[in-house]
Amino acid sequence: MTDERKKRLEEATRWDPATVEGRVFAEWVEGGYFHPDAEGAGGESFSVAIPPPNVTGALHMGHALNGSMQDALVRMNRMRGRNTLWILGTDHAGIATQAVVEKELRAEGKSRHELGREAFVERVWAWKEEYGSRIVEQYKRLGASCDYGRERFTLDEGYVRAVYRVFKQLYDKGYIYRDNYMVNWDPGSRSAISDLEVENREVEDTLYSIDYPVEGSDRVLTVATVRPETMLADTAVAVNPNDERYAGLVGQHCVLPLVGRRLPIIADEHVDPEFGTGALKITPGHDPNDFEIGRKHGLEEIGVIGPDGRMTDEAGERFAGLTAAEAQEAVVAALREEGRLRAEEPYAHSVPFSHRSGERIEPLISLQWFCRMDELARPAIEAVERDDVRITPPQWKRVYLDWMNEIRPWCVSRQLWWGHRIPVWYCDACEETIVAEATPERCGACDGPLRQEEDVLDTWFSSAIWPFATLGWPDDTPELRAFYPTSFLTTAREILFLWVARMIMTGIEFAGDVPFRDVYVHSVIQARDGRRMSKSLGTGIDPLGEIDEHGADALRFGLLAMSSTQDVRYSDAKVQQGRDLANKLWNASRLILLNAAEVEPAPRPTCPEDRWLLSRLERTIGSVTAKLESYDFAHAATEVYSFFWSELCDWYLEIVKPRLYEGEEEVSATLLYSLERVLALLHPVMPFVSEEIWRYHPANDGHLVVHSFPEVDESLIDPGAEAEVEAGIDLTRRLRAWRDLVEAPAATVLPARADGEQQEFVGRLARFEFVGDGGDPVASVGAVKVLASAEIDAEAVRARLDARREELRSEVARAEGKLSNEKFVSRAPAEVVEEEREKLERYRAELEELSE
RNA sequence: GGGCGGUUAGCUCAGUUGGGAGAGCACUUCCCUUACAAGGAAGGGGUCACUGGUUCGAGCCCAGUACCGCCCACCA
Repeated sequence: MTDERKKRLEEATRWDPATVEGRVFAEWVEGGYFHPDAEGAGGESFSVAIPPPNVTGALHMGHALNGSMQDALVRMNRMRGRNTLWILGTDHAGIATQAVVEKELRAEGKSRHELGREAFVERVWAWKEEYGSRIVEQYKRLGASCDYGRERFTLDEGYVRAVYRVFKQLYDKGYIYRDNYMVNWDPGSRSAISDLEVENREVEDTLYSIDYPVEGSDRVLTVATVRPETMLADTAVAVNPNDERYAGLVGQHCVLPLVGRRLPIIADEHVDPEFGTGALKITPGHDPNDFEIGRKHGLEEIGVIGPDGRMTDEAGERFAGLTAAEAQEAVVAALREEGRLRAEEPYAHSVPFSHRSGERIEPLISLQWFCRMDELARPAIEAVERDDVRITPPQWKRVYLDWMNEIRPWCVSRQLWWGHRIPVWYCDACEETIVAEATPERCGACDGPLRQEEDVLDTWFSSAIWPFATLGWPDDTPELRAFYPTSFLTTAREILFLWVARMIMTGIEFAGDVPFRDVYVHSVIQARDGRRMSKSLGTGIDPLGEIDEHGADALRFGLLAMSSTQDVRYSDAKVQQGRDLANKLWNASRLILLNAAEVEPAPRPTCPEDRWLLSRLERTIGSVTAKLESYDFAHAATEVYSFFWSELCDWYLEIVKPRLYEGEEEVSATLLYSLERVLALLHPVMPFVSEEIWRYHPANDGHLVVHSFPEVDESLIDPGAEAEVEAGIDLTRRLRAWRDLVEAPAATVLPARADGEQQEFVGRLARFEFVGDGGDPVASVGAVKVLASAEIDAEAVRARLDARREELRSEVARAEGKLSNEKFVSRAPAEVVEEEREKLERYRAELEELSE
């Protein structure tokens, strides 16, 4: 080591992530380690497609956790020598991005309509160019080893080609069609949204009971509704076919109050005779159930609420132009005036809201593009059933299958400007519809001018093809051959259907294979108080703030360590544990690197302690590796922590310090060897600190990021040494505890006599000096007799002995009780009984010894 | 209305196939000993949500209850 480096190591008594992380990351990128050549076939390489963050997004804890997991596996596999690619890119996020730019415009007093479509889309692109790379920069802070040289965007040129190809093929197969259908209309974004973007919330509403007079009689049918304004679009009243109360009325008509329209009274199974009066108003234009019933019975579909959330002319001139809420008031008032309002009562029920805009969904019928899903779903179901795609934890497999088996058509059109404009052209002259991958010039049938569909595709339509579109599909690229299918996907469970299921379907359909072999559904990190982390609640914790404060390694370790179950609260303590580990690693490394003799790192054990450490290290490598491979990040992280901290630092380093200070070659070699393996093992979880320490390691021949990942060396596993040294550790602990109990001064070395040979470190670490014969034993600790000395308080010793005897008596009683239970002795396995007998003997022996 | 997960120390969480309840943080005592005070040593602290069952033996298996959290669902 150069003097300059040595000086730096000597002076830096703390790990300081802020001064190191940026430099180390730049070295990785410059080294090209994240940018593999597209070579070989899919099975040999290791690849992961990042769940593309929204361009509007900022890195949140979900990204940070997901990124930490992906990076751990990506780095591990890269170190194992596999050709490794972590595909990076961002999602154009139709509604979210359009909303951001529209908000900017509003602040300037403008609207997108004033700008016009072309100028608006240009404006969004400008926004994307300026801010769209922010989240990518934030992933770098985390240390994510993505291929920053192959960044993709779901609206870049090649990607658009892929989307259009997919749309065209689905259309040609007859899966994609256009229809007037009930959709979830989001008045906030003024667009239809899919079922999956709807969130049901419990709402307190009023349930109104309204009398509908039966035509030609003085009877009334009382119907109940929470949306009285929609009655203006009623086209029937339904009763249950088995409801005797209304048997005679089916086929007759009601008269719709306020409007005067004649409504047929129909019978339908859907109506629950137990609810309310058992009569249901049917509004096919504004209620999904009524829509189904309406189609079944061939009812007229009337729309009284428009895309702007206001009443249309169809609602009649009294109500047209009012918002739905205003119309509700007006309708109720009018009904009351006419004496048609029978009852009003509070009513709690769940109501759909837009996940995007937060506004209440307005179900209405509109002309939209749909994609039929059942044909696509079938092979995607089989793939998961056969475990061609394995889902972890396994309970999500059934959730996936249940949903897929009930899959419904997907509304893929959105009434937005930002996104993939649907590749459909209409000829007004001859009413021809053309679906094409590239813009056609003229109508093929009549040579008339063409007009492109105004709507864009649901953002998830393009996300659905992410794993292969990013690799160059539909072209047969080297990347596609080398890296498809990808190796695994980690995801939040909330997008299992929205995204994961759709990728499996399109992967099989278009890329000819599942998009990934493994899906790991990771934890949801909640706020410290157990609430959801969300921007609107103000409960979010900024990962970048945590990185600034504690370092990326600390955050990565903390997140992995806390993510053991499906819901976990954010734990500052775990991040601190990570920070402390990084610091401990740094300092333990300083001790080793500054004191080791100049030798080749190698296992050169000369005593049981050395063999113990090496054995424990190998076991830890095996166990941690297995846990990483099975996505058990939490236990992998805590296990490497506890090995390093307790066994390597607290015990081994303390044990070998004298040998290390003397410059003993064997222990130096063993320590350097162990350190190298620990750094490599830890690198996937804590890349920065491990890489930085590696710079100072004498065996350094390049960056740790591409160092080989340790594999278990079975020849170093030594159960005998483990048992021996663990006994010594146990004795040391008991001696220390004894000292504390009798309040012996910390610094004094106490005299003692040992039965037989004791390991050297026991006396040293417990501060006992083993003398020969003579002396007056005052206590026994294991095989050690503590001898009387001036520093020991005789009274404290006596009290200690009394307490110990008490403990032993109760243990003896417990064991005796168990062993005198005939059923235990006869039915428990022999080794369990034997173990109990041994314990009893031990306790009796110690008790006898103390009673002398 | 269905389904899934959770309930273990003051806090956040572990707990393998059933065989004397663990970690980190916090707390108490001692120690600035030449890697690290973001450190070291020792210690206190638990009716494993509740009820019943299976078993020689249950935090763990079974049945049920309560509370918390998620997901799915067309009852006005």
